[in-house]
Amino acid sequence: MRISELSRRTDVPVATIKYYLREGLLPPGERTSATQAVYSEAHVDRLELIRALLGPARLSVEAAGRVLRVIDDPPETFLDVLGAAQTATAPTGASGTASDEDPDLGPARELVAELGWTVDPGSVELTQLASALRAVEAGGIDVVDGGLARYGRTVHDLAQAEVATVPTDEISRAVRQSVLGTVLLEPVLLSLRRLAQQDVAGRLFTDAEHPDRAD
Amino acid sequence: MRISELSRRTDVPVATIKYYLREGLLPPGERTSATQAVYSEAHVDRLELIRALLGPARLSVEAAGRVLRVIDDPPETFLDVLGAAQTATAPTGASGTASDEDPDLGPARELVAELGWTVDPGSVELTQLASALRAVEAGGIDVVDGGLARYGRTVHDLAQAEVATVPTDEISRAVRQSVLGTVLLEPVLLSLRRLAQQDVAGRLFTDAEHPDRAD
DNA sequence: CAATATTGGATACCTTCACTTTCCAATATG
DNA sequence: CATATTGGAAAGTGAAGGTATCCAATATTG
Repeated sequence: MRISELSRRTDVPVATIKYYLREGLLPPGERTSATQAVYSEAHVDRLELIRALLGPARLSVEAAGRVLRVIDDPPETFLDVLGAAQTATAPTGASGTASDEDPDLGPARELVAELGWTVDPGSVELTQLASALRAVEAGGIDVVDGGLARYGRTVHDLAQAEVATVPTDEISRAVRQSVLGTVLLEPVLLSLRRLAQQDVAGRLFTDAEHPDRAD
Repeated sequence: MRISELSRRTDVPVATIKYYLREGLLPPGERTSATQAVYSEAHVDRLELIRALLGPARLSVEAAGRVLRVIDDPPETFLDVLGAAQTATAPTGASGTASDEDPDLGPARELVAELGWTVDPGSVELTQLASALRAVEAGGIDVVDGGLARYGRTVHDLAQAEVATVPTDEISRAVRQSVLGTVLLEPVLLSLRRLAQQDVAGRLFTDAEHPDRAD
């Protein structure tokens, strides 16, 4: 198919497709002449993936590019798979909006230690956790006794369920599952959490206090 | 204190403070003359909260405004607390980046039904879940048998732990905990998840396949 | 085969967001 | 009194993510 059909099929404007081509997110079509190229089903899939990354997963174009590059060109060993997945999907630089330079890693390290986890002590994620904890503190929120550790243990269950889905036979599939799982399940997780909150809160108020209302 | 000291205390540029004042995120200081106002400790706290919302929690200025307004002006009943929290913190409109109009709510509804949750059938969260699920599909990721339901059940535990921290005595505190918990714990959750993945993956490869490396 | 439509590619432009800068006149402060 | 600071308004900035415009080289159609 040609670009206009690719556009129709995916509902992405031609100009935008050209933009993604320029940015290297979408591989070029197969040239048939100086002014023509044909695109395949693979391009349709790729484009849908790109939109998934830029939309729900909220990645920047740059981060999406990193993700796609890792998938296209997987690391050598299984040991590197998760690392590659995480560095590829780590939030762009230190920016975004108002954030700060170097949060105190102490609380984050302590929490991880309390949970007994083995993590890369220099990973971005630890810094993220640190500034997230600082934000919680700034909000003056209760996280009740041992709450964060409990939180952590539950999250560990999630991680286990996820890592279990990573195929161990072929590295390219492992990378794909790992990388895309890392980013694409984030919005699933967040929306499920909110829906679960609705359920929990609903039970609380309909069961106990107001047995008259359900909505 | 005056604006310059507020700026020094919080590490936020004066111009930015003025901007937040203009946007209504930060309440004005107490005027002492036509060209002077004094700011209190409350302003320091508020400013830190604002930065927490704009930074780690990744809210837009507009969304942060909504959040702060709910806190300042809480709903009447406990029944409305979570709803207020969720609508205040729902991602801005349908925008952000490339997203689509109306995903098929079917799969999302089915999942929620399978989990036996009672949720608002018209809530934004359901739409979010739907498009998140579509994104997962676009990525062609495995979510293995009953995986999503298991995922959901685990997330429900989290939600329970969170909702349990909401005080039931005073509504203003309930709202604050609820609203801020919703947004400020998101980055905690996401970074913990990634750290947990590191731990799980690490155990997998050091215990089973390569008992020689620990890194 | 001539007339019209499409394409790849380059370049310029646009919009939103979150700030920053610049000005100014009215005070504070030394 | 001289200098510094402030609140407030308004314009400017830089990054991000696209869009729009052109153009010459084909394709397609009648």
